[in-house]
Amino acid sequence: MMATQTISQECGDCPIRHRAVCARCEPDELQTLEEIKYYRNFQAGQTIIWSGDRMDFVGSVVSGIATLTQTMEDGRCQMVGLLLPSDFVGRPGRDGAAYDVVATTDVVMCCFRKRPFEDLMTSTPHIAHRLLEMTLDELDAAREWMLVLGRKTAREKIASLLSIIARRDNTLNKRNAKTRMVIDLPLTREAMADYLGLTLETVSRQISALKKDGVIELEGKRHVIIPDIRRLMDEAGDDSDGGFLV
Amino acid sequence: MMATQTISQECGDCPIRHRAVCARCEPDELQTLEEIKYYRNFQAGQTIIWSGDRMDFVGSVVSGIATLTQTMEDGRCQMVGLLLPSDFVGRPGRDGAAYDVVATTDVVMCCFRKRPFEDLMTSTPHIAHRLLEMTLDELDAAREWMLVLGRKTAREKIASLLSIIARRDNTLNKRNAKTRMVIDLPLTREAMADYLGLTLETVSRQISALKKDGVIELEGKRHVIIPDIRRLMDEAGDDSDGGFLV
DNA sequence: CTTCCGGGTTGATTTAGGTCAAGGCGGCTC
DNA sequence: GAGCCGCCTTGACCTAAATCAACCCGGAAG
Repeated sequence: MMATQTISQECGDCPIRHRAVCARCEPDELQTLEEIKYYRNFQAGQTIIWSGDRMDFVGSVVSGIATLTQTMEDGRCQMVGLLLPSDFVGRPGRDGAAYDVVATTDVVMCCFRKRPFEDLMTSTPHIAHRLLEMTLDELDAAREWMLVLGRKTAREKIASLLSIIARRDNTLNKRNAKTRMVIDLPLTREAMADYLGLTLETVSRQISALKKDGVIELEGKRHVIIPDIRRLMDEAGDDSDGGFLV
Repeated sequence: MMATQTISQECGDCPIRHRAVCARCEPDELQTLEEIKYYRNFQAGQTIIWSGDRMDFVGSVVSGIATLTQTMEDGRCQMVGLLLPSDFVGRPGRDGAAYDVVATTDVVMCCFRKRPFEDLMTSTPHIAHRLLEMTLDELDAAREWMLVLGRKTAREKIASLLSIIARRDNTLNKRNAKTRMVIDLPLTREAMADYLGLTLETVSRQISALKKDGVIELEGKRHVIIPDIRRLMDEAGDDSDGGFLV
């Protein structure tokens, strides 16, 4: 098994290899991954994958933010996932995409050609294993979100979204848990509304309300200061600390 | 590799072995599964697993219906999954349960002790593979449900739920697709409400409305006749046929 | 047979959030 | 600087669903 040191050298800045799949790869497996790997860039607003399209790659987000959305014929739209750097995209064993994937900011993706990746997966148990783990995480996240969508008030929904982004930010940057936090909202009000099952007006109103009540502070439209994370999580109605302050 | 014939003999009536995991098991793997396997019975209303509890088994539903639910401190409750016969329960690699699992009817589960099952999983790639596939299916279902919860009206929600149950019934019994169908509602109005993010009164009202409009017919409270599945799916607002009438 | 009780229905009223509409603000081009 | 455009905010009003409340129905217990 390779040491972390070597992996860093071999893998460059590709998060799928660092974090998601290759922490335990042998050199020849790394070699295979290297051969089937390529990068793709997308501009903000660009659709990366259309729902129903044939997908010939899997991969992970290197930088930027993308969303998974489902849209009804009449235009109603629900975001079903938020892709941040290191998140995996793709459905090994499936041919078609199930959702639209849209770049919210400029996005760099690290892609692997699908067939060879699937072959590698069958021959390398720990990759399948890791993928199962990641899928279970996504399933948990989706189910947590079902509670938000089905049972929370608009105010709680906003607080939940901010909590989740703050949490992701926190673990991503490996900062120590703090009570005061600053986050950069990567979403327009409309995108937030599509995530939360609200209208953009309601999102705007509730953000104003949280600000008035001192739960958050705003600097411009997108820069959110959270004076006390626990206060925010309280507003979100979560019973747990969401892994924040252990 | 064993022929299907042999598997049938070996596996008895345990769906995890038939459908979920063992379609490609070697005899010695079947032997291992047999050794770590046991059955458990639950009565209607009984909680099978409490959220947060340590889980020492994985398994699948043999008969009956169970629900996955999340509950907030103030009692608000959201169902995040519906377990029908052949559905898998458990999170390989995770120790704690993430949700309450409650038996809605009497339930028989086929369980496998968790550690040995996980060991078998690492040594048997196709089991991990199959599990990944099942988890991806669940993820798709969860995300489909997010659209229902976030963006559909009460009437559409009811129609969606009936469609899904009808669809499951259909594939489970391997019937040919028909337009006329009869389903046995396995849920109380309250459980339906918890699934749909509604109140039980609204569920009741919308069911009455669908009946008045001839989309469904009722025999007693729980027996639902669907004269025309496509009409129902139309009410659900789904663009696809949901794999019904291919 | 009567009572009770859990599930279900239906009506009256309230309310959270949607809808419609009028600006505000910051950045961009011309 | 003027005008424009995308994004955001705020207000007035409306409506779908929640809430509160009464009642129905069928099956089990006494």
